[in-house]
Amino acid sequence: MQHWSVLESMSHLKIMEGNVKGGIDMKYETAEQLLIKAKEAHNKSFGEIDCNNRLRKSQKGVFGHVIEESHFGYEINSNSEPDFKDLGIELKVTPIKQNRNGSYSAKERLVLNIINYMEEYDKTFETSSFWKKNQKLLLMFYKWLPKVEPRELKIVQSILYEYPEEDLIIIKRDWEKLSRYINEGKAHLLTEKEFEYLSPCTKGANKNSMREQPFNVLKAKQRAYSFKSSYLTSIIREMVESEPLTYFSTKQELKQKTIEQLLEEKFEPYIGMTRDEMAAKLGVTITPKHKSFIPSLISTLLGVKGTKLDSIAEFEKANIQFKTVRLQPNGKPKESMSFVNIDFHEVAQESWEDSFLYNYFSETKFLFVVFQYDEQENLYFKGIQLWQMLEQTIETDLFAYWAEIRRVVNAGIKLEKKKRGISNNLPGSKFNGKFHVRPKGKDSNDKVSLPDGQMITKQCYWFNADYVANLLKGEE
DNA sequence: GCATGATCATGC
DNA sequence: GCATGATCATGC
Repeated sequence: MQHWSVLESMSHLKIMEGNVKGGIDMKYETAEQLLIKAKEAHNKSFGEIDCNNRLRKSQKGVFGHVIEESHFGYEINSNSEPDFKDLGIELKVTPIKQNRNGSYSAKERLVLNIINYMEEYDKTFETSSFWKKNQKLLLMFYKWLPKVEPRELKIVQSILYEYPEEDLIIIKRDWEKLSRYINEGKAHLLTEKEFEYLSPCTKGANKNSMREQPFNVLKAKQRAYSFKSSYLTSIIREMVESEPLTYFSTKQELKQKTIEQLLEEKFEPYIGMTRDEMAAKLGVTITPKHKSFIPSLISTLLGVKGTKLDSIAEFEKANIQFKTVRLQPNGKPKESMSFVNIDFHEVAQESWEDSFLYNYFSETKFLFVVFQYDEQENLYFKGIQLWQMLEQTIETDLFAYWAEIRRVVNAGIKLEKKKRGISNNLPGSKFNGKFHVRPKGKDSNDKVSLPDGQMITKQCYWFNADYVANLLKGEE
């Protein structure tokens, strides 16, 4: 199946314009015509497109309506059929954002139709409302920019999307898991975390929007099918960068096992070996302090030697980042774990929902590759652990950490010259026992500016070593 | 001995 | 030149 049906050949465009530019009743006879029409919206802002003045107030979800009505001349429907019924194509208008390093990501998850527990329970994947409505998608991306009026935002790219076979295996398994929840009368216990690509996100006017479920008197939160933003990001990356992703698993393996199980199986044979034995067995050359040693170990072990970890499909699609952990004989890491450097201007302005911390830790799964030193300082491979921060930790400890950094930055960081270096009053390792702020740069002269004009040695988000030790034990 | 400030090395 | 994984080193 060809899943990228991006039409770059515009040779038909002239011929088609005559048919396509019509009144409200126009029809799009082929997917290609539809895509050509979609591309006419590129580089136009919503303000330019919106002829019914729907953007008066910036209510959510209105972007899709503007495109449907004003650009395609279709009436808005919210029934169970795809938007372009005859073609079986559902239209989705969704934001992308540019990251600090220049790459693009989905700004948010892609919300699809609401799950009616009362109707979905006796369906198969093929007869489900998800599949009926979202089998083929016309994705139109607009570029989100902070603090820019909705009417100024522009459509930048459109694609027709059909699921690659490998992804469909996982999407189907996610659907089946969801279906089991409903059939076992557990719809009220659904959470997003345990789903891989397709997950049931909450949707409603507020968190009190509840729905009946067929096999339990307890009402369940109203939820909609959604693609996790990491999955959507992988679609965007593949669209922008032409570099294809490499799968380490075969379709057969994906059918039988989750990515987590597959990873565990692949790493299992090496548990208990020293790092050098692992390297020898895999034919990876160790150069001491060679930064790329662990990544090349991982890619070799997964059978995709030479592939950058960013290009491994399963990692990209599930947004899995790896981290090496070196434990001391007592089970505690010697060092704290660092993440990205703090952009203080960003922190000072952003809301919690737009913050780097919130987004990064609610979307990222970590593959911890754990080594442990014995008393003789030999380094042994202990195993792997796939981990994601608990929602509760995000809402309490991580939020407090973010709020404190923000408070201190906005009040003006107190910098104090000490015997050794310059100290500050950003949250330290005793703040809440989990996270702290610490410098990370080339040296103490490697500085960035603060919103109040002061300069500070580059600072970084860190996990306390104790927190890492605890989460590896499953106690967060 | 831990907390915290500093810095090195590598890869892009 | 910069980001990032890794680690050092001082002083309380």
